[in-house]
Amino acid sequence: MNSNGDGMTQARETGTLGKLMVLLDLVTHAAAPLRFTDILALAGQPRGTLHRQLSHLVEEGLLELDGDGRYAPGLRLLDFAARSWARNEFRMIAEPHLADLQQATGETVHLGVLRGSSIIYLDKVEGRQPVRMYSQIGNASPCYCTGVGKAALSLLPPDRLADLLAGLSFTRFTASTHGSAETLLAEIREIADQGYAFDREEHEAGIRCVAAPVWSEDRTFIGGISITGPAYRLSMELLREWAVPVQLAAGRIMEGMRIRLGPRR
Amino acid sequence: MNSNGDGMTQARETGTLGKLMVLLDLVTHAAAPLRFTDILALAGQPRGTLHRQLSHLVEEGLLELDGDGRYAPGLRLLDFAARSWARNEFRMIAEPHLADLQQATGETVHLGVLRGSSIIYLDKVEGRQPVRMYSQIGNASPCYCTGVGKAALSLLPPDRLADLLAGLSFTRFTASTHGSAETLLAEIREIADQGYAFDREEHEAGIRCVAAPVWSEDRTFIGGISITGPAYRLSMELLREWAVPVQLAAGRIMEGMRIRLGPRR
DNA sequence: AAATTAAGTTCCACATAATGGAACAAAATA
DNA sequence: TATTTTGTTCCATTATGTGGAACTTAATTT
Repeated sequence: MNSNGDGMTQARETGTLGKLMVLLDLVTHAAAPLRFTDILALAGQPRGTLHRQLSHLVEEGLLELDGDGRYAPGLRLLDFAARSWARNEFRMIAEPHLADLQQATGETVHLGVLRGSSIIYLDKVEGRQPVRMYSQIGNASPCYCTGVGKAALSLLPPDRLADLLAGLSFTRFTASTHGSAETLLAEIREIADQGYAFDREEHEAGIRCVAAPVWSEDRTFIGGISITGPAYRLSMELLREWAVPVQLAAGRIMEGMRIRLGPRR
Repeated sequence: MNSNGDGMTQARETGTLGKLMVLLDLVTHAAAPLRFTDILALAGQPRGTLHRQLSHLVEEGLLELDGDGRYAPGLRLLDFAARSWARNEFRMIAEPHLADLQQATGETVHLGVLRGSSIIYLDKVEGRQPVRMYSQIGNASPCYCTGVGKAALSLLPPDRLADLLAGLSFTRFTASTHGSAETLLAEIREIADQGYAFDREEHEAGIRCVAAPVWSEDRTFIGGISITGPAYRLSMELLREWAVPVQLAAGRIMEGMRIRLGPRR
């Protein structure tokens, strides 16, 4: 039973691939490399079956087995991801606009898209410091407590939104995290009206952001961009001012998509 | 444990997973998103079979199908990779030492490991500029024309080295790229003696590096660290001087592994 | 607009690959 | 040494993937 709270796995768990992906998820979500027996307990598969499944994953480089018999995520995943990221058109088009926004505000800018009920961050532009790469990029965060997430939700048609909300389990990360679908839905309606969203320290205490929705024409990407920073530097008043440049940048990204990809037939 | 003598566990291309991985490789390696028919030609599978295979990959989020029927790498790969990277012990231990080396030299520092006959870069520390993330990290480069690659090869026992060299095809990226196993082998012997390797513009014209080998005790990670930069700034003389700090940093990383992970049983 | 071709999807008898219980082997622990 | 725990192999059974063909839809040509 897949009990991960992020709900991003709407994939079927039957079929050879499905079962293997559950295992891969299990191992990559673990805090530390797992022993065979640990996985056995978590996966609830017969010993023989599990052993073969893991062997296959190791053979393909999706998992790695160290000298102590501990299974860790395989580095082949990095290679796949690097290409997935480098060639992503949405990200490429957004890139210069993210940089502009970073320059204009001096704060960190994110680009994220909705996948299942998670936001996956596609890019991050920070100011000064030698950034720890991969940090944030690729990370999946809940949609109900991030600026980008709520901006994305405001783009969904009512029925899809309802379906998604029904499947959420609300983990309270801070005192201001939404605790129910009702309050969240109310805020999403508001966001749909005004065209921008805030994160009022809902995911991480002391961190705020303003976000605007972004989408591709074929709706393959539904997500948003945001300016994020520490609460002591980003008053709610300042964030309200920044709603304008964020929305403008979002608009420019979407225009870039139209030009680049041509009109829909 | 995997008891095959050849050491280098190359992925088999049979079995459900194996076939799917071939497809995933195909799509992620393509310069642009592929249509069904393009993949059909490349994969040489029957139409029905291919269609179902692709559907499964899409269902699992490993591929994505846009509105135009083009298949692109799925963003779920990013999520997997982000965790794979963030939790990698080798990388975590090496991190501060890479930063020190970057500080000391002012040039870019890389950490890479050998997987098959490729070097996969696990980390990169640059100076100033807002680094384009993922750039380099996760990328797979040939072992025979990179400093880290040749340093890694110098760690292999003769038989494994011979096997690996036998399987290589030498693409000449620049005028100084090794063109045969013979000259490469000679240099690797030299590297094994002196404990450091150079890249004399062998992968990219105008780019040089010094590298030193690094390995984990259980040999799960065989790789190296390097200082890389433009040839006009990094004379061969300067690189020879830097061989010392690179080797020292490599030593500290390996010491860190011993302390962190404890002595081997 | 109709005809023609190509592209993409579904179906189902068949073959292959995964399953899982049990036996076996190897470490760890008593 | 005996005993338990952990990891690996085996093989009859069965679930799953296979692939040719029929079918549907979209694009191109006449």
